[in-house]
Amino acid sequence: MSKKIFLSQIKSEGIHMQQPSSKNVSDEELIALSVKELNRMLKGLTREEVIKLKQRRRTLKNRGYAANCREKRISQKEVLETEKDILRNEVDRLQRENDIVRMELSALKNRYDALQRFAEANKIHVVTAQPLYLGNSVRQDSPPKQTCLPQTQVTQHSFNHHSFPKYSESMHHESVIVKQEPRM
Amino acid sequence: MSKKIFLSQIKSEGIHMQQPSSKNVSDEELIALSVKELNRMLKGLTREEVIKLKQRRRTLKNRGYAANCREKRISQKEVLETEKDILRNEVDRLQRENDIVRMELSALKNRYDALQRFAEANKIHVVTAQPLYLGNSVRQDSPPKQTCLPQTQVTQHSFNHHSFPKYSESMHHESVIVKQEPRM
DNA sequence: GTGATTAGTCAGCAA
DNA sequence: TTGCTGACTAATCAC
Repeated sequence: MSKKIFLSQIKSEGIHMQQPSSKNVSDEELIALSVKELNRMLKGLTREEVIKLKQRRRTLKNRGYAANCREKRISQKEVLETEKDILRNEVDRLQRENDIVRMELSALKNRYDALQRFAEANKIHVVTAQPLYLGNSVRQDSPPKQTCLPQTQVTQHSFNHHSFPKYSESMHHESVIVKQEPRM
Repeated sequence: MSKKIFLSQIKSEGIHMQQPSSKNVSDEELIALSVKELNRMLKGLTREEVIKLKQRRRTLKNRGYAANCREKRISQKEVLETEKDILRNEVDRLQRENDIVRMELSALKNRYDALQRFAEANKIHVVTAQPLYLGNSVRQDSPPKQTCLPQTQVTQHSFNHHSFPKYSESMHHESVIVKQEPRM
């Protein structure tokens, strides 16, 4: 993309080119000069000329500052968008991960329930251990709630009187409904 | 925030105020005029005056456009930041949710394993049923996902030889680690 | 012609 | 003095 030339630039460059009063210093040279070098160059010039030259230097510097400022603005915007993209990917990743774990939980729960029903049907005694909080996290849009990690405790009472840890859903305000009975 | 007054504005307003050549129209009036109204007002003016007035109108309009452009730039940046915040919150929420589900899965796995070990210790036969991939029947109001719902099959082989469905974790690419052994 | 955008300029603030 | 930024102007573009 070629640099566009505006009237203001033609003025700024052209007029100063035609005015050798400021020793024919080019814009690039003038901008690159240090203060000491500038003062050395200013020897033997009118106060008017000194002021003019210093003002031109200031204007040239400002031009660069403005360009710098715009570039910064653009890059900041790009940074924001990049961060947004990263977060969006993270959300997608977590959602997929969540789905997988929920499916595993649901599958395991089905099997667990089947075992329980089987135990009941065959009069295998199942005692209630510490409550296992299952909450409502099977659903994807459920808000996160409290959780606890109870330990499974298995106690065997006698030889022909088996005891199983029991998953008790009666202590949950949201009951879990198993639709399908296993075929016997 | 009060509007700052720069030299350029003083020029722009002041000079035109002192020049009744353009019929003393204020900036606001000139900007609000439609083209037809403007042309009506331009009757009986020199071509020079007409051009000057039209240029002033254009400049005033441009001033508004520039302000509009800056405002838009700012609001776009705010939108980006807001979206970023929303995504960040979503990531946090999903991570918490994920932790909870993992803990539930781990806890249930503990109980399931305990049952299995108990069954083995008491010579209760456990057969592997049809593979159970996805269980979406845990919640009654769970949305319908995949149509295929493999059944858990429990078969009793004999009176003192019970059969249990077996949970096989080999079909999951993410293995669950059970940390704690249940006390027997 | 209207509106938006870019580069340059200046005023003003801050370090 | 230097650098940055808001606001303004002019140029340019798209419609």
